[in-house]
Order: sequence, then structure tokens, then C-alpha cells
Amino acid sequence: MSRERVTIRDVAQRAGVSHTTVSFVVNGKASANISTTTQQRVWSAVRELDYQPDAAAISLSTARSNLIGFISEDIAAGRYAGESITGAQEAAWAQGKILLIVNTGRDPAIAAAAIDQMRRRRVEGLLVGTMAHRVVEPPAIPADVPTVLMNCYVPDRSLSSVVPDDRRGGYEATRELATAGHKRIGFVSATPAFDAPALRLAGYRAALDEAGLPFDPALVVDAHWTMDGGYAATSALFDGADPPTAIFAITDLVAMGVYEALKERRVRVPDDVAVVGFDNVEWTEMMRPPLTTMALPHAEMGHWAMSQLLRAIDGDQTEPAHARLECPLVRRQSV
Amino acid sequence: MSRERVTIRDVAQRAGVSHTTVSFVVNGKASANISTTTQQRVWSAVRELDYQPDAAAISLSTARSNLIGFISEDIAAGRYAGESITGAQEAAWAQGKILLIVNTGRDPAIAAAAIDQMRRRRVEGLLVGTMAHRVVEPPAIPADVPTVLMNCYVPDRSLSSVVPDDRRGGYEATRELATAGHKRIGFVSATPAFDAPALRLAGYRAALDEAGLPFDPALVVDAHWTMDGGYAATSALFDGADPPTAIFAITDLVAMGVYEALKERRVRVPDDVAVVGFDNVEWTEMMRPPLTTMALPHAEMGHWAMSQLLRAIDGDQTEPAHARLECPLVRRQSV
DNA sequence: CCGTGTTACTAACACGTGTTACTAAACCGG
DNA sequence: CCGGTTTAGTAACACGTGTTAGTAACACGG
Repeated sequence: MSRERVTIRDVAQRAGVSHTTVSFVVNGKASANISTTTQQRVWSAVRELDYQPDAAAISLSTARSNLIGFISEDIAAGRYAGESITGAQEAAWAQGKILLIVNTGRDPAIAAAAIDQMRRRRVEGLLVGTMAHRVVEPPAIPADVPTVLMNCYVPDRSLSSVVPDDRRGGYEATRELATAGHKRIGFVSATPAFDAPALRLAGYRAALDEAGLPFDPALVVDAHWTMDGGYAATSALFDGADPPTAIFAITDLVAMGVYEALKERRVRVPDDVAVVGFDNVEWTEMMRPPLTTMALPHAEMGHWAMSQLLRAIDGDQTEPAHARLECPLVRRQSV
Repeated sequence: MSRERVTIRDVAQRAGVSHTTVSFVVNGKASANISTTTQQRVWSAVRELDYQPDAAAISLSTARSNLIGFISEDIAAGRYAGESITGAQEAAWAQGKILLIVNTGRDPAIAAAAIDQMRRRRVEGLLVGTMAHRVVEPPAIPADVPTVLMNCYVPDRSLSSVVPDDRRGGYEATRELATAGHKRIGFVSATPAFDAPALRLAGYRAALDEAGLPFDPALVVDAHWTMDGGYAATSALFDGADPPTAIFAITDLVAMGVYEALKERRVRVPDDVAVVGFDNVEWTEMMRPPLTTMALPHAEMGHWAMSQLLRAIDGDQTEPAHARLECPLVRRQSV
């Protein structure tokens, strides 16, 4: 309020040089031009006046904003968005880029307005993330701003994207159970419009094959994507003949329902039946027993997406790239 | 990449007017100046060229960035940051302001660099949020950028702040138990360097007083701020003479430990002992029975903070303001 | 003393917008 | 037809930086 802004010209005046010289010194382009003594004079003037270059002026002049847009579907639902932001920021920070974040709350109007804002702000690239691994409509993004999708992808693969490797996750989860000696492994699945279920099922079958176990359709039950769903599906499984000795649950939430059903039947975990979940949500370690589960690599996806984006911005990479990131197995005590 | 940016001058040329006229029309300052027909010509040129004003140029020219800085301590820990962001963005969106978010991860170096960035970017205001309700060092923010603290405050109250009303939360939690007829209400507390414990304890005592119940120090036990802490404290309580019939747990996490200890002793919730938690973390509804708890108003704090900030930016409010926001009781089945 | 580099800078323009001060034309009452 | 007022617009500058092209001073070999 009190004092005016310090501009590059104030610094120049104080150092007794032109503003051009200050610009050269501050931006490190002084190597061959400016004498050492002058550079020192400039730097001390900068320090004395506490000079901060104006980002807007720089953007205008250089046509580089150093801004990265981050559009998230639902930033308040669980930790996923926070983790991707953390990962993305970490990769961006070193390059002096900063994140402009908009939470759309799944409202297409807000999403459209957000993209507009991003264009006005001249973001150098765009990160778009969804909560669940799924296919999305190509967002209405101008072709000249590089974009990377997180946890989702477009049908024609024309935009870079990074997703969790759900198939391998399903494989590893099942293998963990097979390795523990289980012969009858149930899969409590669910069928929303996401990609995860089919992929995890494929991984489940691959692991059975590898272990020489037969695939028994009776062991695969569809549940609702909820705790009650897991409860009901497990009950059905155990009401049938020859129930499983291990269960792979499509989701930690579903696994919670599995636990409920098992407890009700006085079936102990992991002694009588082993359970593996998926997602590694924050409360899995508080389940009794703590749930062994597959972690979703949100932070890693954020990091990968940003690294890829930075490459695209620098022009090092013009073709869209795609990655499937590993879902690490988190061993706890349910197997 | 292909086509050049369309500027205000392109629009002007297409509409056959000066760029000044376009500026007037676009910014709605044309009321008394520009004829209706000219305005229409300008608007259609804008649409035909898909003109988007350059935010950097506007910032430079008007000295208004329409940016709000948001500095968060740990954006990936739980939902708290996501909720505040949602609330803050909601309030900012209507005014065309957008959020510049930095996650410090509690690293003072990053926090300092973040504030530097914010200054360069000419943010119009700053929101600073912490995970736990506590006092903080005044951040090194230039005096001329309005700031609002979320979930924390500075000792001298020189910066606006909004915090949860933990005292009232403790009061309501305890009253809920007293109203249900409980005469001996235990308080499983904890003593980290946050403000919540003392405030909630004060509320607890106030509610006891109001209900005409005596304060018995033996019913207040200190636990670690963990699940095991809650377990140990509860065990101690029930090993003593005359155990409580209800427990107010300082935290949902602690309440989880309380549940554990009660289950082990075959004490049923809520039939034998009622429990109330605090925080309303996402998995409370998955506890058995679902936990009655006090919700932390993160989204509301974000909203309040942003509204306050916008008032300060507009100059409507020059004195720092402070708010304590209610923690709503979320009734489930543990009482 | 002359030409040729080299060193150490600076003048001037560009970036895209907002805004103030000014003008040319039209209108209007007498 | 004339002076004043309104209408409709524009020229020119400001914002703060980056950058290109150019210059003055000096060294140096011949």
C-alpha cells in the first residue's frame, strides 16, 4: 500500500546502468557482455531494493507464462487429487513452473470455463485428472497447448495419458494369494463404467493360469461398488457350495464389506480366509486385520504426467506418449 | 502452433474500429460512448475470431492479476485441503478469480519460495492453511497483500483467520451424550501442540456443568494421538473403578482405538457404552457401528476465508476479522 | 595513424491491453 | 448561419520486461 513497486528501472538507476543491463545480469545472459564489477553493482542494487521481477510483464514479453493448468474432477474426494498435485508440483517446481488449479466438480460448464481461463492465462500445458480410471471425451482444448491426462485417456490416444496398470495389479494381487497356497480364490468384482474391473479380472485370470489353477466362474461374483455390495457378494459366495479360501476384492471399500460378511460367519482373516483389496485408501491400515491391498500410484502419475508435459512443452517430445504405472502391493496382515 | 494469437487489434481491424473501441465494448464501458451497431460489429468480430484477451497484458495494464494464492501445508493428507480448496474456489469463481496453489509439505524453504512466487505473480490475496488447528508464526508476507489464515492464526491476531469452534464442538459432543442419559462420560484426550484438545476439554466441562454432572478428573485420560493411544486409554479407563458409560474421543482415529478396546472387552456400542468422535474423517461411516462424530467445517472455512479475502481486496474491510465456524454434529449409530 | 576487433554497454522497439485526453461530426435552439 | 452540446470515436501513452541492433571506447598489429 505504502511504497510503490520496485521496477527494473529503479534497480538500473540505483546501479547507474540501463535497465537492459539489469535484465542481462538478472537473467544470467551477462557472461560475455557485462563486466564483473558492473554485475556486482547490479546485484547489490537488486538486494537493497528487494527487487522482484513482475511475472505478468515477463509473460507478456516472452510469451511464456510458466503456468501449468491442472483440472481435477473432484478435488475433495479422497486423497487422489492431493497426491497427484503433490507429484505434479514436485516435477514442475524445479523448472519454476507453478500450478493453476481448478476443481470442476464434474460440472461441464465449469470445465469449459476453466479451459477458457487457462487459455487466457496462456498456460503452457494442461493436466487433466479424473477420479476413476476410465475413458473420457476429448476435452475442448486448443491443439496448441500440450495436454496430459491422468487416470484417464481418450479413445483415439491422441493425447498423452498415464493410468494405473490395473491388469498387472489384479495379477499381483491374485498371485500374492496363490503364492500363499490358496487354491480357490474368489474375485468380488463390480461393473461400473470404469476400466478397472475388466482389467483386474484379466490380471486375476492370468495369475490363476500361471499358478496352474482352474478358472471357476462360480468364484467370480458381481457386487455393487460399495461396502454392502461386498457384504452381499461374499455372503452369496459362502452360501454356495465349496466357498473360496481367499478373496480378491475389487476395491478396499468392497473388501470392507467382505470383512463384515466373514466376521458375521465367524470366518477369521487371514487364518481361514485371506483377503486382498485394491486402492490402498487411508483407512485400510485401520481395518482388523490391516488389509493387504494394491496401492494406486497417484503421486507417481502426477509426477509422470508433469514430466511428460514438460518434455512436450520444450518440444522434445511431439508424439503423444502413454504410460501404465505399477500398482505396488502393500503387504499387511490379511493374507 | 499453427496460427498466431488473435489480439485486440485483429478484432478492431475486422470490425473496422480502433482497438480502444474494442476494449470499451468488451469491458462493458461502452454504454454512453459506442453506438449499438458498432457494438454489434465488435461482438461479432470477437466471436468470429474467437478472441481471448491476454491475461498477462491485462495484469500488466491494470495491475490486477485476478489471482489468489493458496498455500497449503500438506495437500495430500486426508481431505482437508481438498475441501478448503473447493470452498475457496467456489467463492472466488464468481468474481473471476482463480487459484494459484502451492503445497509446501511443511518445508519452510518451499514456503518461502512460494511466497516469492506469489509476489512476482502479483497475487491479490493469500490464503494460508494448516492441517491442524494451531497457532503459527506470521508468514513472511508483504504487508500490502491481504491474507487470511485457515485453521490457524497468529498470536497477535494481526492477520484475519478462521478456525473451527472446537470448544463448542466439544460442548455439543458431550451434550449429545448427556442428553442420551449418560451420567459418567469419559474424555479420551491427547496433548499434541495443537489447540483442539484444550478447547474441546473446555467444551466438555461446560456441557457437564450444564447437565449438572460433576467433573471427575479420573474420567479424563491422556492418550497418544493415534489408534493405539485410544486403545490404551480406554483400557485404562475400564480397568479402573467405576468406568464410564460414554466416551468422547478427541479424534476419530482415537475413537477407532476406543472401539477396539471396547470390542475386546465385549462391551457393545452403543448399547453398553456410547462413543462420539471428532473430525468426521471419511471412514467413520464404515466403522461398526458407524461413528457419531463432529465434522470439521473445512469447506466452510475455505469459503469464509475467501469471502473475507475478497472483501479485504476490495477495500471494504481493512481490519483483520476472525471467525470460529461451527462443527456440525453428525449423528450415526454410536450413541 | 589507420583499420579491425573486442569490450561494455545503451537506445529503441515489442509484447497486448487499459485509459486519458482530445477531436471530428452531428445535432439543436435561436 | 452560428455557437454550444452531445455523440462516437481515436491517438497516444502507460504498464514492466526482454531483446535486437547499434555505438562509443579502447586495444592492437602494422
